[in-house]
Amino acid sequence: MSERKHPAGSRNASPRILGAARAVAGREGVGKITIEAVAKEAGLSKGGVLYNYPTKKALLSGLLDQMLAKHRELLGKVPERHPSRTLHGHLETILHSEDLDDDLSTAILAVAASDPRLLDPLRTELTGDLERILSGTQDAPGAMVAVLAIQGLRFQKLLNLPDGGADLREPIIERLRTMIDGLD
Amino acid sequence: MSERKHPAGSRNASPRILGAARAVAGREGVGKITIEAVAKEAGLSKGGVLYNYPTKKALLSGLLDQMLAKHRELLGKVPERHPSRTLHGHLETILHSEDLDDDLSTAILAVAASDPRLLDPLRTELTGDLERILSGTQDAPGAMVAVLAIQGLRFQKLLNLPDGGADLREPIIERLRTMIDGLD
DNA sequence: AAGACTGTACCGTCCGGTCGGTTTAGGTTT
DNA sequence: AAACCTAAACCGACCGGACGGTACAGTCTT
Repeated sequence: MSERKHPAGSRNASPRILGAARAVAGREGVGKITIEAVAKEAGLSKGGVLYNYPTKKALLSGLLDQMLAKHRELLGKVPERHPSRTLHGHLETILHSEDLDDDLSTAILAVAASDPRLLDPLRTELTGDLERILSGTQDAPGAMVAVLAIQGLRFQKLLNLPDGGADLREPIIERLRTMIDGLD
Repeated sequence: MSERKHPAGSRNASPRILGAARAVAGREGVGKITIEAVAKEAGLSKGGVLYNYPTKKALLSGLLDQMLAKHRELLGKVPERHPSRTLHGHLETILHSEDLDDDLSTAILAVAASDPRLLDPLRTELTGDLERILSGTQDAPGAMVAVLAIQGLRFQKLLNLPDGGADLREPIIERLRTMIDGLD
């Protein structure tokens, strides 16, 4: 019901639209994600955006979907037999998005602000990840602390909260890595 | 520019207004924080709300202020000479709000969604806390990981993200406590 | 009387969503 | 290959409702 072929005049603007939404959110805040603003940013008309995403909620869900897809993609890149593979993936997801300025976590805020229910896909995804993480370790609390720290890292970045200085960034990540490695 | 005296005919509805705002946010999502909705929830008229908070931004800032005040109050309760006192305070702040269902951190989301700049007070507060925390420990990365985990805990609760099951809650907190105690 | 509201009416703006077009690109017919 | 058809993709004017804020006359409390 989604994968749509585009046999005729088609440039499939969806990705451009999502990118535009992220750009707007990053520049002016999540509250400024407006269909018109997104349209303008994407070089489209309002109708064009609404054609791809019939409602604003659909647009926001699309944003979240994109984020989750990216998340899964990065998870897939973690070496197969790595112990606590999922945990490592979570960490790398954030580090990776540190280089690119595509703040995908923006979607979380945007979605949560409009309708908390839209976060359900994120919740189920996370639930699955947690199960995988916890079933792969003896030290459940330790794993959870790592998960929480990673989550904290994400929101710290998202809200531009202080991070203790640039010279601490690397040591923190290094510490997290060793914490995770020491889990098994 | 805020602290207002109420020397005469005064019931000072401000706290009730803030509580109402949190209630609305908790029930319907941060996006539904409307002056009218808050007024209705507080058993006030729209004019009454605007009398206490002349603009919506003022209302949101008030929410954040309340949160920070509560935060400071709880920090003050931590035993004086406790090593890594601030860190413990942060943790207790969350645990304490676990009993009460007044999700003060809602303010963060609400504020962030409307105008990221309004988060500045939170940022400066956190910066101060971080300085205190880091200056009181030899193991800066370890302390930061603890801070991050606490932050993660806050957002997990705030967004109703999965937590690995109820039987893990206590062990996680216990682990965090020992982590913090083992720092200095 | 003055402060702390209530209640209602109202304004202007913003924004989500609708809707009737218009353009673009491929296929079909002749 | 020119003419024609079809449908996807998109445009943009418009509507209606929500919402922030104003104004202001009245009410209750201290």
